[in-house]
Amino acid sequence: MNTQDHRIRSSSGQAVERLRELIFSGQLGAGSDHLESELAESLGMSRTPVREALLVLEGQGLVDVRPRKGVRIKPLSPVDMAEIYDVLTELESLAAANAAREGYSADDLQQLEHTINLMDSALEENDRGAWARADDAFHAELVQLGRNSRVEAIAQMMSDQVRRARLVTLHMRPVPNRSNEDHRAVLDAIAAGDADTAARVHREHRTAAKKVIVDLLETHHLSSV
Amino acid sequence: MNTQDHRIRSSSGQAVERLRELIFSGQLGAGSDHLESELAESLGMSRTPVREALLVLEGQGLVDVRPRKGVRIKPLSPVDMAEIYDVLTELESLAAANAAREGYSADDLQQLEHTINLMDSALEENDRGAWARADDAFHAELVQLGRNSRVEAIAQMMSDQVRRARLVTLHMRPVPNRSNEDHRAVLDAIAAGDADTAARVHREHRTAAKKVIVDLLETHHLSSV
DNA sequence: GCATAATTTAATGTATACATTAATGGATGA
DNA sequence: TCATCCATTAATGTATACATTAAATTATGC
Repeated sequence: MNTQDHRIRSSSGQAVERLRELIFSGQLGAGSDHLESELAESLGMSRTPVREALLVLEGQGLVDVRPRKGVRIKPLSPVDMAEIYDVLTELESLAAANAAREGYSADDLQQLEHTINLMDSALEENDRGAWARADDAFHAELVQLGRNSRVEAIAQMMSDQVRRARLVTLHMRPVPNRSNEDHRAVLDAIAAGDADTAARVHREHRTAAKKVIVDLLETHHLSSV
Repeated sequence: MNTQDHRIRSSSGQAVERLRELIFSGQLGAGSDHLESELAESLGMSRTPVREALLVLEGQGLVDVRPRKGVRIKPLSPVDMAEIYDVLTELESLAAANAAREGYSADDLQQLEHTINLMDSALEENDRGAWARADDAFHAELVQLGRNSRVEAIAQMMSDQVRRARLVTLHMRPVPNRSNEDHRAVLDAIAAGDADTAARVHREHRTAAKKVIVDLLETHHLSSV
């Protein structure tokens, strides 16, 4: 998001990247506590770059630094999830509306259409992992089309926070058949330059998704993931 | 936003607070570059806590850390300002809608009404500084009523980024007479539990404000503030 | 035996020395 | 004269030693 191009040179940057991987893969589980010195040792570097990385990750909402109690991988409650989905709903709908106003050509929107096709294939093959990755890509691409770098950054942060929770929920929820109709409707509205429809359809899409996830967490008594 | 209650104990926390003051007061001007060692000396501490503070401030969008070129106090272009206002418009309107749904009593809303009254007085006395502070307070209180901690945090960050620019624009723009009608209309809609109206009125309010500010910057050829 | 206070301990917070790196300026060559 | 390469330098990046602090544990008084 901020620093290097391809090869992360600084230890600090490496620490951010590797800690993110450990968090998203679940190796650093939600709610677990970790000492700076342990993390430093496991990453093969001194505490200094690890501390700097932890400050960055705290700013991204992924960890809580709690003096003398270790850094906690931030757990997400159903309330947190609802908050995050509400933010995503608003900002992505704004992005959809702005995208529609940009007057993109069919060619400009090819990538987004391709991503929707990927989701279709994933659904047919019942490959939920592939579907999730394509869904992430769809939302990221949509937001990019809105051309607001702050919206992009915030949406990315919120998506990151949700990603870990999906490790748990992905195989519990119903197959998201409905989703792709919504995605295509948003794409069509953008292509037609209809900002209101793009925003409205996307808003409904996200609102429905929020309900599915939050209900799922509450039904299964997952007070934090 | 994150750590201490009243007395900042750690140097790192002090550095964040004091650097923020220096930025918002204009003593560290937009676009200016500064060495870590200079900042450390002027704050009377070593580089370590200053570096940590700069990482936090970078996360808040207030500075850019550019290796070997010093940290730059992030300047805002008219495009940046438009982006920020768009984010604020969406999230505050969401907050207004959610506030309306909370079913607050007149008593709960007393603080917000008081703040609007403060703005009225400030306008009568033509005290733009007081008006600006009350306007900040209004928006902060509104967002709090929406009960979404992430919306609060993001709105705060965006407001912070705008605050420095207002040093320049505050005395250039027309007296914001219209503003308070809007504020009262939002308050009334919240009190009436009318979420759609609250969101719509607030959206129109912010959209108008965005236009005033962006036009002002462009008219005066302020490519960055 | 229980509560409170003092001591110990284990973690974070800070300073500093050192390593690394990219920009600068100068020398060397064509 | 100009371009390229090398050396210098000045900044950031990292490791480490040390200071500080809050929690845990033990000791002490009642």
